[in-house]
Amino acid sequence: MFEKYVKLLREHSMKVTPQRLDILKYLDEHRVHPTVEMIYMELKKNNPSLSKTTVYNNVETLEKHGIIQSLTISGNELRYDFRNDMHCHFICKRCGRIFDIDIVCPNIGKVEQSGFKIEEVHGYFKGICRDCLKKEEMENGS
Amino acid sequence: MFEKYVKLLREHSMKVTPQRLDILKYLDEHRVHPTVEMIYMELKKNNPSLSKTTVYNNVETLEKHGIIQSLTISGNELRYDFRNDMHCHFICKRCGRIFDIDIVCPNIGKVEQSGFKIEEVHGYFKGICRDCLKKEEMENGS
DNA sequence: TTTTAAATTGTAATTATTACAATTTGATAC
DNA sequence: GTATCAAATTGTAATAATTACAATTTAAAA
Ligand SMILES: [Mn+2]
Ligand SMILES: [Mn+2]
Ligand SMILES: [Zn+2]
Ligand SMILES: [Zn+2]
Repeated sequence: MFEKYVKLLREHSMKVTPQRLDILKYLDEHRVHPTVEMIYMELKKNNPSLSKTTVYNNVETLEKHGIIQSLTISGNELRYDFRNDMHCHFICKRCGRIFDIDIVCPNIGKVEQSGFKIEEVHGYFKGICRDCLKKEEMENGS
Repeated sequence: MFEKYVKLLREHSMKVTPQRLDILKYLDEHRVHPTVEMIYMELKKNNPSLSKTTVYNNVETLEKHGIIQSLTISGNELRYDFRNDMHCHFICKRCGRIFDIDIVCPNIGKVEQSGFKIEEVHGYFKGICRDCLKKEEMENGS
């Protein structure tokens, strides 16, 4: 069940703790880019003694080791992503859902040529998602 | 002095208030993508009765009217940009400065074809800026 | 000049995040 | 297996950004 995550932590010479495994498994199985609050609330159900500080500590450490990444797309809270490869995101202003967009930025080279050392690239699109557009059509009857 | 901003507000049929003019002028003349705190602290010097809530209200309203835009690049606070055209940003992890990057995303069409209605595009690069790289070189002597 | 909706102000509440000290625990060495 | 210890976990308190709200003031239209 957890072998995959044990392996992942060992590869980064991180201590294997039940809390860490829970968090990793949760992020892996819930690719909606959850907040700390969401992770905490969900995992608390099966481990009532879990501390929110532990969730904060762990997502921070996991990100520092490059295992997961954080998104600043929403502005008022960080979202976490089990995927650590470069990809873009779309956030729907109606329903708030965040979608993966699998495109790569073709401009990285250009930016680096102007003297910046790039360590992270984030592409955020904001607008209305398919479902919400359809829902709108239904209501308007256009 | 303020005619430019008066015109801007009138064009959007927004009331012209001294606070609004101050905020617009400040953002126009300080293209470092300031926070609400920065705007507030600076403008308070010449108008001690200014309320931080007024700054929050106004940047929100100005953004709603498309006059300015907000950036979620830093994760823990919104930054404001007098420029409202589409461009990208680079944030330096050392000095925290935010630079404009004048490139346009060539993938917007592709994303829209997959059914999303795009209203905003944000490209955020994170890393080390020229100055901080140079400073590092000096210290290391590499 | 009068009127009124919108803007401003100040304070309180909320939310996300960080600080920190006490306790527990995973991993290593014996 | 047991001792050891740095690292992780926990709970509480503090901080920081943002929002809510009610009272007051004001820009702009009549
Ligand atoms: Mn993603
Ligand atoms: Mn900018
Ligand atoms: Zn939606
Ligand atoms: Zn720098």
